[in-house]
Amino acid sequence: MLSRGMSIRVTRKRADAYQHGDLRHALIQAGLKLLAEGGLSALSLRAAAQLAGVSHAAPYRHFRDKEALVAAIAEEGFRLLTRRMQDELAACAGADVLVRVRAAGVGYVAFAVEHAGHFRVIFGGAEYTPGCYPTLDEAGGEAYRVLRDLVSEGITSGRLRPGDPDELSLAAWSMVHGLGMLIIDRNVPPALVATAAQRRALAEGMTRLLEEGLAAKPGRPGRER
Amino acid sequence: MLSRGMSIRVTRKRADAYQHGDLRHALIQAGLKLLAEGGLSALSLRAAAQLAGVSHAAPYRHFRDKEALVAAIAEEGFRLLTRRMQDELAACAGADVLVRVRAAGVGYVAFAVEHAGHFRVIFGGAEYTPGCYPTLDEAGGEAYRVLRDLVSEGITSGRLRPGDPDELSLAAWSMVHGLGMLIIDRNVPPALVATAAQRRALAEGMTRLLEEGLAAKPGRPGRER
DNA sequence: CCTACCGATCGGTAGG
DNA sequence: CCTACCGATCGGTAGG
Repeated sequence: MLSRGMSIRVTRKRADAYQHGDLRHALIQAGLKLLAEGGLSALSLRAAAQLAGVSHAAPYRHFRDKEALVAAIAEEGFRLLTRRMQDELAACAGADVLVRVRAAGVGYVAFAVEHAGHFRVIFGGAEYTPGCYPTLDEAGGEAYRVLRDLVSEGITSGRLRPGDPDELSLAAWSMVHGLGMLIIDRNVPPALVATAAQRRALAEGMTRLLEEGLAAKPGRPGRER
Repeated sequence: MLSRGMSIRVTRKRADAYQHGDLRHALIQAGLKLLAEGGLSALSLRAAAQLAGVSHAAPYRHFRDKEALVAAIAEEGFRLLTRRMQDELAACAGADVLVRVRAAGVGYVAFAVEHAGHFRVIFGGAEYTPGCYPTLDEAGGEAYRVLRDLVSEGITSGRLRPGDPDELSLAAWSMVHGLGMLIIDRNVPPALVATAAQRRALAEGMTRLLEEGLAAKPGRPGRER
């Protein structure tokens, strides 16, 4: 194997090591793998370093401490969440705002499941040294505004009931957040949410239910739909 | 201080130690304190033992390992959750089933906030050695049935739209679960949910919204409520 | 980027 | 119920 060719440089460490320049991103990826598999308590700088194939002191070249790695993951997560919702919205651009609210909900749940590591870090109650990560706060606000702007538009255009946009947004947010959480924490029977299509249908059906109401419509007792 | 009286037995250890017989429950209480404050990763047998005022080997007299403590907390949590919802239901016995669904939702959110430690353990994705904690599974099923039976009754009586009870239940569950999670993970502005009355109003308003629908009623464009 | 080290904490066991 | 110990892991730093 090593006999052919001249000037052979044996690859250092194992094959999965990231010897290229982007250790920072490699550490984020490693952290995500730990998070998705074992939850927040499985994330450690040392384990991430090991996964990336470097010594446990190397991460400190890129992150001042563990909190900084967590913050970097969270910021990336917010941006991906925003993009995920916007991608769903782009696929139904121009449609009724109720349709678009559902699309955002579908994107939110898809993100939770497909980026469980990011999702747990973002919303898992991590506390950061205040004022230390301004771009993180900005990214979080941007993600919230995707939903919030949709709801505002719906209220203004008369397609959603009048009310405080933040209150209506919180209702919609709670529903998709709860569904996402229940799925990744395995509190929903796995068979119900095994495929992306199943999860899409579930998220869309539930947000539709929120829009139309759980109660039977008065006057048309229990027959419609 | 020690001079008066005869045969004085100095109290062992610190004042907060539980020297009475119920170390088992004391350890559960200690574990809950750790969980509520620092999340799942803050729970350790050793820290719980220290809080209870015993050596770190003592817990093994009552729990075969850490998982057993977690399972005990989870089971107690499910029973408290069931009772919490039933207490809310008892306060509106005989009322319309829509009112009772809201009451169960209020109870669920109240439990999440007031028993954050229990709540995190129950739904935090802890995995148990399969088949090892049958009473835990039973307690979980009982809690789920409170909501599920209500929804079934609502469908049967025609007050809720026709449909799969499990599907409608999941929608309601997701909403209150999401709200509870967002609150305890501090993703809702604290000022909005500082008091029990605020949280009650929020939970009730949101479940009402789910019942009545987020969409404006057709034919009565943007004016009612 | 490394090795080597620090003090702290963890789950769990031995042995009494 | 205790002390004493095990091996493992953690965040972080020194020094190169």
